[in-house]
Amino acid sequence: MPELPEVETVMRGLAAILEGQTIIHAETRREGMRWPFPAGLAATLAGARVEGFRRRGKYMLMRLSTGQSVLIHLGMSGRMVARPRGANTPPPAHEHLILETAGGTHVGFVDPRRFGSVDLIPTAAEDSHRLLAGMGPEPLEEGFTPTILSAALAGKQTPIKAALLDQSVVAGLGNIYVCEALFRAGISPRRLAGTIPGARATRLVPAIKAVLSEAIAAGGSTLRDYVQASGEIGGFQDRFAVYDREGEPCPLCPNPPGCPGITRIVQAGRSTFFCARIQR
DNA sequence: ATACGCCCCTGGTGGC
DNA sequence: TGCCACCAGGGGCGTA
Repeated sequence: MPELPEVETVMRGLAAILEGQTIIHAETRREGMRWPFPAGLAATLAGARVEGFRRRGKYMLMRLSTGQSVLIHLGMSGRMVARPRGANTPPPAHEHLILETAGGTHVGFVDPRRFGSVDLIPTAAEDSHRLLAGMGPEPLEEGFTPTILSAALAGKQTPIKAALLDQSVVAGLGNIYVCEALFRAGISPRRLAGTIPGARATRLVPAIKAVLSEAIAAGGSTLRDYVQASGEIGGFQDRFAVYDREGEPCPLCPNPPGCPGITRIVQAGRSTFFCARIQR
């Protein structure tokens, strides 16, 4: 589920709740999720103060006063939700990790499918973690330019759709925002990545930046599982041009005779949505 | 090095 | 109503 805008939104919510707070209790409710939880996770969290947060691609990093950082990935169905401690509600199903702060807040990591993950790493070595080391540029930073993207795509024989899902090309894009960015840039998802460098990359980079920025401003996109740390759903799902809109008219060329509207195809086992008239 | 399946897991939905 | 096949915001890993 969560792509860059959703992770950013969750992270901002957690930061508002947890920054400066001391964790007084932590508990794991199973051995792990995607991988086993790191040894001593709960013991490390208990007593630590939360110093701050950052995001790298679809990962969140929660910096602790112990000199360690908690690396969190939400997978497909992960959510991190805060509620007052002792709230008179039963714990939600699939809550695998919980934190409680001295200030009386309870934060749970809920993930039915368990594709999410948690690791504990030295803060000074965050970026050399095996899951972060090979990651491409942050798309919303200035360093993500048409020149950089062109270099990353040059010579690639894979469709641009698949190339943009590759986190080593650019960090944080997933199925929704790749579809939306390619639509905005007027580029067919089937086009080989190696044909993008140059003018098409010059259109694609601002399209990626714009769609991600707008989605963050809307609080992300909620299809099923995703909620913000506050429990609110996102708002960007109402603004999709193509994603999950098979058969609907394209917003840029509504109802021309014989136009099938938004088309769905399967690439690398995943749905792609696009307008075959506009995207070439 | 690059590209492509397979697999991890649960839950919701739509068809029969 | 019930059962079942299919699909879902991800991505690591093994294999060609």
